[in-house]
Amino acid sequence: MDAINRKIVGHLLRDGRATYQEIGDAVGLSAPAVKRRVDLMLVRGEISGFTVRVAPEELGWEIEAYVEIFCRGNISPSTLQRDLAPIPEVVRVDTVTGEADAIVHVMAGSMTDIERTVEAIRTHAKVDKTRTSIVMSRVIDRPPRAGSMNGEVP
Amino acid sequence: MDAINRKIVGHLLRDGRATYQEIGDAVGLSAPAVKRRVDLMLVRGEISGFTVRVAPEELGWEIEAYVEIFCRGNISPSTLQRDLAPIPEVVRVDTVTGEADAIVHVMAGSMTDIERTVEAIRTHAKVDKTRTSIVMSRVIDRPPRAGSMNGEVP
DNA sequence: TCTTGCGGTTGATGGCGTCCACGGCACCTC
DNA sequence: GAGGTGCCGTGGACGCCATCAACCGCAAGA
Repeated sequence: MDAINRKIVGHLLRDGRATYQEIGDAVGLSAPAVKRRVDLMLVRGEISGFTVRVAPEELGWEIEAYVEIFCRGNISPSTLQRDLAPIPEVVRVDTVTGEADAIVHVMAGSMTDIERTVEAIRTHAKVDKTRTSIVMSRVIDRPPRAGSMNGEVP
Repeated sequence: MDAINRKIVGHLLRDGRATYQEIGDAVGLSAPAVKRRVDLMLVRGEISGFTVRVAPEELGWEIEAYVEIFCRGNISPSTLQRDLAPIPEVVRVDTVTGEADAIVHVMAGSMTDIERTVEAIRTHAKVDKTRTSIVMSRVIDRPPRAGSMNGEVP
């Protein structure tokens, strides 16, 4: 991804509905050139689509939690993927270094949903125990910034 | 937010660049009606803008970590906000129940960035100790879904 | 030097965003 | 019940935008 594409992405991060013409003016290209680059980034998977930013409560996700999971033996990412993907409340799963084996980010509509979801996570063969931290307040939640991309001038 | 707006948002979550006409067809409204609703949701803050979905590595964020922080005494969300907001690598901060007082999500360009960022977090008066989990692999990372909105009568 | 291919521009056209005026509908007041 | 009022969707008009095809310049390689 070259410097121009990064500028285009930076622009789209700020305004995902910006017109190609507007972006073109900002980066010094014509609208069709911008479109061609964006389409290419889409097929290459460098960007995966466009969305709207919504506060989770607006979608009915009133409660969220981080669930650290500890496994018997070791667990492969693919197993984790297979086991947890079917649970809709699971928003994100990362394998991590440190005490826990993975951190699961859960969003649910109510406390009972959280309870049920954690239970669903526990009842997998390899999961030994879990440690749940309920989110009390979102203190900071930043939209992803266009990377400072070591050595670059925005 | 009524049922129609939720359908509109659901549509925009899947495709943030969908035309108003297309959305209108999907929800049974005309294009101007959809635009008026979207604009209203924007000024009301129910949605906060549009973006592109980018893989973090494309932006130069090669490494991320979860940092649990433990404080001396108790800490207010506003203090946390004030102290951590200036650190650009801090993507997200939640106060949580359980052992730790807060969980900080950090994205950085390199391991040394992580180290520096964790150090920046530690050197705050109230922070007693931290526990860092480096992300090894992102197993699941779902775009937010339109809520199932428990118990609603349209 | 000639060729080949990538990437940008130009120009044309159909569709879309965007604004305005109008009309129905529910709710409230007299 | 009549009339007023505010909300919300529709229809139409206008200008801009997306989109595609054709063309052009330039760099790399034979």
